[in-house]
Amino acid sequence: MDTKRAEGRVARRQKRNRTALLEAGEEVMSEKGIDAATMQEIAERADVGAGTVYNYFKSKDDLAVAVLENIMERLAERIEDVTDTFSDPAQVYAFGIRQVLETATGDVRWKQLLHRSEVIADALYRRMGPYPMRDMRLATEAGRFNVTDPALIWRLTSHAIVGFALGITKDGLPPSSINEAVIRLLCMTGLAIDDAAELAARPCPPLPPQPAPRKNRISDYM
Amino acid sequence: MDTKRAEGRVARRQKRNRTALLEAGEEVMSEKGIDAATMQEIAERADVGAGTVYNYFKSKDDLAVAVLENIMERLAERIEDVTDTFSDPAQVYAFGIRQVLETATGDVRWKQLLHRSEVIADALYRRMGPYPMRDMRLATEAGRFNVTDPALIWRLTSHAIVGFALGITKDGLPPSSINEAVIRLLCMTGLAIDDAAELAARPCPPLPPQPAPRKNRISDYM
DNA sequence: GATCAAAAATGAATGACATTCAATATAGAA
DNA sequence: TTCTATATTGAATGTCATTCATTTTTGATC
Repeated sequence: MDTKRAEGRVARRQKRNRTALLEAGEEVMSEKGIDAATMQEIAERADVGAGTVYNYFKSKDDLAVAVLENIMERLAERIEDVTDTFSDPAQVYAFGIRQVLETATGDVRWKQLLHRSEVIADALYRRMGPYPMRDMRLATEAGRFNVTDPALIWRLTSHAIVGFALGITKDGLPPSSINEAVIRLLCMTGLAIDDAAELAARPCPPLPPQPAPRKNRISDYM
Repeated sequence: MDTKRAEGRVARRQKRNRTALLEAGEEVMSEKGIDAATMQEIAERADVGAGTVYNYFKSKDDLAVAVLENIMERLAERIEDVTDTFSDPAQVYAFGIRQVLETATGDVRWKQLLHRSEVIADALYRRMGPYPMRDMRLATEAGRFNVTDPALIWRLTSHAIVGFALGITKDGLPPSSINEAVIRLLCMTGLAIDDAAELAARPCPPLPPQPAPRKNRISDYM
């Protein structure tokens, strides 16, 4: 065994492995995207044998979910402490949507979607109360879709926001940067106030030109 | 080489291979889901060597997209001919959303999402004109999100519908059946009129109980 | 500080695939 | 029939995620 690395490894080990793996996982998955991240590299960065990962996580998917939960928990904690940035809740709402629109790439898995949108919803809800729910409820009620539970409507809202986000993504496949997404979310929720203010002032990002007669081929949109 | 099979193979080959591969791809992917479908099995069902697939499709993903496009094109063609089933467009809208809610599973890739929602939007649009756009436009305008292009709003609407769908999916991971989804879409757009009427009459599917204090852990929702 | 059983870590081996490619077969023109 | 461009083939390759027989570490007991 490589003695030099082993020393460092021994020093770090023991109860710190799970944390190290989470950090390494976040690092690698952020850099390369979840699919391209290999368990091998994650293990190496955590100074841990390849098999060890499976003492802590059932599978790669399991690790990915844990990484996302970890990110989102940190985010949520910080959000708790924050006071208002914008005076008008509608501003926050619009800004949040805009951020999601700029952030999301196509390479999002459903669990990421769920996580992202849950947290977006939470962040907005905590800052603003039920304000923007009204708008989505308009949509649902106008469509006669029989949902009245506010909690559910709120949850639907968050997913709808992510649905929006997916809709106008420009660049197709390549790895989404979780870190970037988190930074955006931080801005969005008013934590990085300077960035947030600057971004909020920006006009709507340029949208891809719309084809005149709609067709059913995905290539028309990419 | 297996002579018996080779005869059949020769007869079928040549310009029918692409079609055969699309059919086999749809079959296998529908049965097992895209991830679990192997190129090997698809090639076998198409009576074709493993390497041949790559003469027609750049990659497995490419094949998956082609399969979906194929399905959706067939669907779109049939939709063109259809006359109204419901008298009230709002009924169709609500029914469409309900169908998506029942259909979608978590195991949806973004391209599937795109496809599905594009087609849903198309189907609804063709049957009803811009009617339901108004509702979503309410949401966007109320949020002060600066989108005015009707085509874009319509597109966002479709993705939002899928966002809704993702939101209340119960069963986590396992393979989604493309066929089933297509059948649902067919119903939704009024083609399978009997089913459609029956389903439209059904009450809203049962929703998972909402946790009282919202938290940031995905496990709270699954 | 020596001994030992339980727990954790290790990394080479396994198995599943997607994808490639050198060899072979076919089609259609000359 | 002959020849060439094109299509087909399936065994070989390479890339992982995951497993498992060994080895190492832990901390309890003497």
